[in-house]
Amino acid sequence: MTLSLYNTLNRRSEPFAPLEAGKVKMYCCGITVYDYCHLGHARTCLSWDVVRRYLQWSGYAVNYIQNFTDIDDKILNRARQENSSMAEVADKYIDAYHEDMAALHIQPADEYPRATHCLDGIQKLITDLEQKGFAYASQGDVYYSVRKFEGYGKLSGRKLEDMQAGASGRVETDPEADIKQDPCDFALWKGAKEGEPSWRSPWGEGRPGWHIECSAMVRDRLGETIDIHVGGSDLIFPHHENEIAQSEAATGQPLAQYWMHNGMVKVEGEKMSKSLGNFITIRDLLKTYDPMAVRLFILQAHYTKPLDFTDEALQAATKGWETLNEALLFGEELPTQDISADAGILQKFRDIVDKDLNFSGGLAIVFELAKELKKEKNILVHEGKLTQNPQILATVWLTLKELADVLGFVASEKAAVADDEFSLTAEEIEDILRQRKEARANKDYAEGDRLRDVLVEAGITIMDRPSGKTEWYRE
RNA sequence: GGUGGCAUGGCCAAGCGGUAAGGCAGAGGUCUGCAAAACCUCCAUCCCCAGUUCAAAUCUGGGUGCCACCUCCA
Repeated sequence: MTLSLYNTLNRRSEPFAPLEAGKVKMYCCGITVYDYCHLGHARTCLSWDVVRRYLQWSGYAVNYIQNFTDIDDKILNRARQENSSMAEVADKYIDAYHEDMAALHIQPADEYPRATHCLDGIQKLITDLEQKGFAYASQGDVYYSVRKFEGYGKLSGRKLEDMQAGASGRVETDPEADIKQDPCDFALWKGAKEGEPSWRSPWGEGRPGWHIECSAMVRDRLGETIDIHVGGSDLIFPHHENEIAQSEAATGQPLAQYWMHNGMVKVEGEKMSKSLGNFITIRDLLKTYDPMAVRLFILQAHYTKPLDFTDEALQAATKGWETLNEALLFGEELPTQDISADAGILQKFRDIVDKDLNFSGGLAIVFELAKELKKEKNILVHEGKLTQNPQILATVWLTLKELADVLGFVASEKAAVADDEFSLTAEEIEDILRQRKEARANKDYAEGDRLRDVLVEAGITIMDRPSGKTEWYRE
């Protein structure tokens, strides 16, 4: 079995073979930094994080580049609102981005190029396109002439004619309509407007268009052709289509061998959008849910399919994560010297996941391992013994640990909660439990149950062990 | 109008020609004075219709219903 990947370019799954043996050049279209990251970004970043980990686990050295778009109208608008500058707004949300990604345990990219730091490469690319006849200047702007590029539409499967026919009204109301030769042409460079940041260029003061930065960055950091180009499926058209047009017209080489796109996120059945008011940021989400539960939730569905964030689903994922977490923690008590993971099971996992990154299928194996460990742990806690040889369990654990690492799961101890956050202190609880024990010894169950209810109301759960000991914990 | 995708148990979701993974929830049982926790067991023939095949959730044709994209988008 070899890895196969669904390639948007050809609309089918294809065996993966990198350009250079053992190495993968990967580029992910990042974010425009004008606000906090939301669920959609979480899904995109998390999906490709795991793909990257899986490629690494499969023996590839992955060079992973992700950009920040830090020149954009939305950033300028935000700067006006906040009485700030474009650079300040960008810096603020880039910092926030790194915080959010760290919280989700996403590996940092090898590099995060920013549009404002790539002006030379951008201008060079535009110049190349101009010289080759794919670009034209018009009233201070520079546009890409889509009809000059033969393969235009090959990624998104569109024809220029089809797009014009009944397209949305935006084409007609396009303010640039009369300065473009064709309504489908897009800006490579925009002439400066009063009061906006701008850069010097052969076409006068101005700033780059949206699509050109990615073409320039890929060329600068990774070369003319890369292995895998990823991003949200909403970027297929026009963003990635335009990237292809720009890069391939300039270099004459394919921009990427494999184009991969993750599905969109919905919230309670509706598309997430600011106008619907169901726009949820990562930081808000993580106030309620464990980042690992979010990771599990996202990995439970295939990366290409739409994913609906509902409280019910997140709660289910939280429970599932608790099982995984317990199993991962339990293993740390097992003897692992001279023991290694079960190669057969690892291979089984690989066989499943190799088919277009079927992580949800692979999770079935992870859970089989986790449940076995969790069960043993509980038997140990409740009965004080193991039913299996610790060495066998250590093998199970090492296997689980390896797969959990591939998927980016990190176990965490339940956070200790300070006494003063609760109405009852540990001492008071122990005291009530002593009274309850006495009442039960006297067969005064009504009083025993009353005391238990007192604790339950204070958020304390108690467990009477067969040994006669009573354990408790706070909800 | 154009292009693409999806439809599997109460919910989420794998499977892509060989007789339905996994998670969550639920039911019964063991244990317990009762609980809690834990452990054991159980729980679907895959939107509809018609084909192809020894064999179809998986292929073909036709329906129905959702969804996304068509220059703001991860």
